[in-house]
Amino acid sequence: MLPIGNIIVKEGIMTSMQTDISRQRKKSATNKRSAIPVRERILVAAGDLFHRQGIRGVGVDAIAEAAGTNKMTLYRYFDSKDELIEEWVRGMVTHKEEDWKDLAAKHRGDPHGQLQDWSRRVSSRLASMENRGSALGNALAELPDPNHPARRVIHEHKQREHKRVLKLCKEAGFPDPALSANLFYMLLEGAHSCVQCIGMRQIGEHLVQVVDLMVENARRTR
Amino acid sequence: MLPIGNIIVKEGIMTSMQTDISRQRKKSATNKRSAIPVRERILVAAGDLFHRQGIRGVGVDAIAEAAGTNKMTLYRYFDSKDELIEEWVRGMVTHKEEDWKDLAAKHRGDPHGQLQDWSRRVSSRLASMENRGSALGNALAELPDPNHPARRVIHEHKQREHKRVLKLCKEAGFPDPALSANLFYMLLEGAHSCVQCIGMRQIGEHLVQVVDLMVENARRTR
DNA sequence: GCAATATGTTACCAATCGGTAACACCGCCA
DNA sequence: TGGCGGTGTTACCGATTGGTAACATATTGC
Repeated sequence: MLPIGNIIVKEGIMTSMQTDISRQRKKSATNKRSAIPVRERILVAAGDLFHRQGIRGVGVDAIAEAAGTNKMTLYRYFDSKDELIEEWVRGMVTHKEEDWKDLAAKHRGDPHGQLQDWSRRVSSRLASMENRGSALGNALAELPDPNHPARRVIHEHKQREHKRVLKLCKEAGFPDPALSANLFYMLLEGAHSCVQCIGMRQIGEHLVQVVDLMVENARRTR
Repeated sequence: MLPIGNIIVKEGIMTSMQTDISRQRKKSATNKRSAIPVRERILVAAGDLFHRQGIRGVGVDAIAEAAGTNKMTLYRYFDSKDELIEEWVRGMVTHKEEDWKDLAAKHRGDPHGQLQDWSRRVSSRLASMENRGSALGNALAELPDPNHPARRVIHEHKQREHKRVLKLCKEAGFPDPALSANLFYMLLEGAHSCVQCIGMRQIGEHLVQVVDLMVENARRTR
């Protein structure tokens, strides 16, 4: 769990710290700057709704209400719904890349350890997407327009991620690093997808087991 | 490529046999039953548009026009857009299951061969989803309502598919069939997802290679 | 050639959606 | 005290959507 700004990002999905912001403030203390500034409340609410109901399945009105504000204020912070989507996606991507940096810092000079820890982190994140799958993956499916800014953000992120895995596989001394990297990446993406129909526990555990097997094997035959 | 009824299903996506049905018939011969009956033309057009533009991104009017007919006729064959979606999904699922049966028939008593051939078929299908990923996966992302009939159809299909892979792994004598089955399934789903950001050639080839490696290994140590 | 059936056409409905304008309100700081 | 910036409220707009009704037209079977 990593804090980004004032937002708490938990397991790949931004979640509101209090379940119902809109209820807490009625007539009194109308605007006591409720700990979290409006803009971030909007982002949190949008992320929650986007993930649960689909990007196209939720209107800006619903987002504003869930954030405890109104549409007008939302449009004072975001030029359009598309920009809101983009910022939400950017937040998730940033968080994931921070996690990679953290991974590298904690296992400096130990690519095997990085890969193993990485599989464990992915596995533990699977719980939050048991019903709706990966938010980034769903976003790709929901934004077919190849020119949508959010799409580019996701695309570039995934390519950076793949590159990083490839680099790790090279450093780890895998005999065919390109093959291993693609295998790891298929496992990563596959786990996010499978969790919807097979369940998180099995998939998470087996993801970890497979990565462990591969890494142990690479360690021994080195 | 397997024919289902009068529809040609190619590489997981239904495609029209003629690129532009609507243009071919203007004033003369208004309705010569243009080889393909209306209902199926609608299904084909809908599938094409759903996949390219997203289910929620295309209206029934556009579907009718692409099918060379009109909205009224569409609603004479389908009670609602949701039912159209469901039938489209059901068609893809049926096709995939036919493919599994074909696989079993061609490699009777040879689970290793089935798994290998399966990876090759998946790999060759990847080309048709380089830009938009798996139609079934996207459908799940675009239909968050857990009670949507199409969602159930996909869910049940994936579970049957997973079961079949598990059975194959048992027959193939893998030491931990549950683990191997999940590995295969993650690879399958992952390949469909990765193809969007890494490209079809690499992913397809590596999918085949990995499955071959696993199967050869199981064959030897048996 | 007639009737039945299938398809096309037009017009329409209610609901929703993204986005904007105008104005009222509240709290803060000088 | 007064003004100013941030926020809430209401009402509205145009476009699009899923879905329906009524009627015209064409095709087919007899």
